[in-house]
Amino acid sequence: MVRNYPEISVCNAQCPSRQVLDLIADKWTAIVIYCLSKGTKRYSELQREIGGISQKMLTQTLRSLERDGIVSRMVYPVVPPMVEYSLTPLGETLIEPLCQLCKWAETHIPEVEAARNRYDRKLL
Amino acid sequence: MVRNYPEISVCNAQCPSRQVLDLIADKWTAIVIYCLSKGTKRYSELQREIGGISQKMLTQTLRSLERDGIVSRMVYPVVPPMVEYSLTPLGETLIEPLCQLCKWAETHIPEVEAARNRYDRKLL
DNA sequence: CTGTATCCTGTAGGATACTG
DNA sequence: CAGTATCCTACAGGATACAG
Repeated sequence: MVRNYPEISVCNAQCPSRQVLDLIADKWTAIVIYCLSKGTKRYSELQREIGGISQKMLTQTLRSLERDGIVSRMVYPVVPPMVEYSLTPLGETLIEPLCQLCKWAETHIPEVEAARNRYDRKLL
Repeated sequence: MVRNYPEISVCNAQCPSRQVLDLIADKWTAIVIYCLSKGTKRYSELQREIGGISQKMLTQTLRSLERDGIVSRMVYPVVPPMVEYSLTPLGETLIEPLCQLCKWAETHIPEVEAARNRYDRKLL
C-alpha cells in the first residue's frame, strides 16, 4: 500500500516526518540512541552511562523507541532478570545523522558559550 | 582561555554539549534552522512556511538561536518594519547534520509507521 | 535487576489581544 | 510587519515507593 502525502517536508505540519522529528526532539532519545550505537547494552548499563536519567524516563524512552522499530528489546528468562537493548537495522540508519549532531554539540561548545556571553552582556 | 571539561560526551550530565543538544531538542528549533538553510527569510515568510508555529514560539525560537550565535537578525529601519533572519557561519555548520536528520525523518516515515502499527497490534 | 505506579512541579507552548 | 504581554493547559519529567 502506498500512501499519498500532500507534501513531504518537515515544514508541513501535516507531514508525518514531523512526528518522527518530534520523537527525537525530547530530552533523552538522542542520547539513548547515541549510547546504543556503541553496542548492545543492558538496562542498568544504560542507566549508569547516561548521567542524570531517571528510571522512568529511561524506560519510557526505550519503550517509545521500541514501538518505532528503532530499538529491540531482548529478555532473557533468568533470575534476576536480564534485558538487553540494541539498535534494529532501522535504528542503525539513525546513527550517522544523530552522531553527527552529537559531535557538533561536542565540538562547538566554546563557540556557543562565547556567543551567549556576548549576547547576554549586550542586554545590560 | 581554554576551559577544562571533566569529560566531553553527551552521556555526561555535566558536559555543556548537553545544553547544546537540549537547545535542538525542542519542537521548533530544528525546523526553523532547516527553513533558514534555504536562505535569508523575513519573519512573516518563516511564519508562513512553517506550518503550525505560533508567533510566540517563532519569536522565542529565533531569539534563542540568535543568543547562541546560530542565527543573525537584521533590522531595516523602514515603515512598516522589516526584519531578516539568516544563519551565521556557525549556524551554517549545523545545516549538514540537521538536514541529514530531517532527510532521515522524511525518508523513513513508512518504516516507523509500520513498526508502530505492528507494536500496537501486539499489545491487544 | 528491571521494571511499574503515584504523586508532584515546572514549563513548553497554544490562543488571544494589543502595540510601535 | 514584527513583534510583546497575558492567560491558560497539557504534559514532560523528577522523586519516591513498591513489585516480580
